[in-house]
Amino acid sequence: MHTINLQPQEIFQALADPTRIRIVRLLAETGEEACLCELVDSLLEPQYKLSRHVKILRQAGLLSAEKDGRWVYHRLVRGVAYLELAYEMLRALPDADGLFAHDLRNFRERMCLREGGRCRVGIRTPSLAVAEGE
Amino acid sequence: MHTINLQPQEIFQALADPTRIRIVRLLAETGEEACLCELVDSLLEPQYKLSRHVKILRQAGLLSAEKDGRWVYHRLVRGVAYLELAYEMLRALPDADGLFAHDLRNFRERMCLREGGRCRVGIRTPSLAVAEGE
DNA sequence: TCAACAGTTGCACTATCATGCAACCATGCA
DNA sequence: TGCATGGTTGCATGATAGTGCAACTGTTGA
Repeated sequence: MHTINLQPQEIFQALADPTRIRIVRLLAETGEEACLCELVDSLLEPQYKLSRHVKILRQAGLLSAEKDGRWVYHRLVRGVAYLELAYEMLRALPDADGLFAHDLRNFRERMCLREGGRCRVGIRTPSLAVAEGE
Repeated sequence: MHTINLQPQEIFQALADPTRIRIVRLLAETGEEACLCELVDSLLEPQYKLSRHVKILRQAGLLSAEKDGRWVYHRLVRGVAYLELAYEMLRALPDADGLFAHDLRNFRERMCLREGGRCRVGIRTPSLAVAEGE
């Protein structure tokens, strides 16, 4: 585990960004793991942006990553008491503007494209795919 | 309640600072309310610094303040599900360097100076009192 | 009425952070 | 071997945040 000498505020710093909250909340709510392109199609944010945010969450000890061919799967780090409470807290947050409900809908729909539990397609949102401008 | 239209990340932003974590953790662990000078003598940080941090926590909906003469008492906002989980999380955090244990010791000792449940003395730490340089 | 004191805040400075762009790395397949 | 593709990262930029200093407000008590 790379959670060697983590300061308390680093966990909160990691969650002090709307995009990162959306990522963790999605994984906490569904209990799933997700590759980057699945997150891109769920949150509708550019790949490089989510890649960076996922990295920050990993460095903060909230996520772990597993590479499988071209795809990298991200999942929550489980079994740490205060982290489990953080996930529980995220699930208890209000969703006033309905943004999270929207993310969740996109995510579940995107997960239907899996084959044998693995992601087999790339970014499906045209405007976010490479060399594309709507 | 001034928690009208608070975005999720604002709670985490409020806790994304070591000093603010120390404040909330102290109040969550003891269940007490505290005036600013009691916090100064517990955390050994300058008054203006804690004043600002307390303000940020108030604006984030984590603390409420009640003025009583020259003193202002700060306490946790209770009864909000996700906030209670945040307090629980803070209490579950490790205290590797023993800083929080130190804060807690100072705080309990300082609370002994209360008379009738009210703070009746100012800042007792010489180096942090006004017009003083150790 | 005035001084002492708990607490707040404007200003300046520095450091950190989120983002877009573009180049890059790494893997699988033809 | 070359290309398409999932994912990462260096750089420049604009925005935000934490801090110290010093001036300030508001309340109490002599």
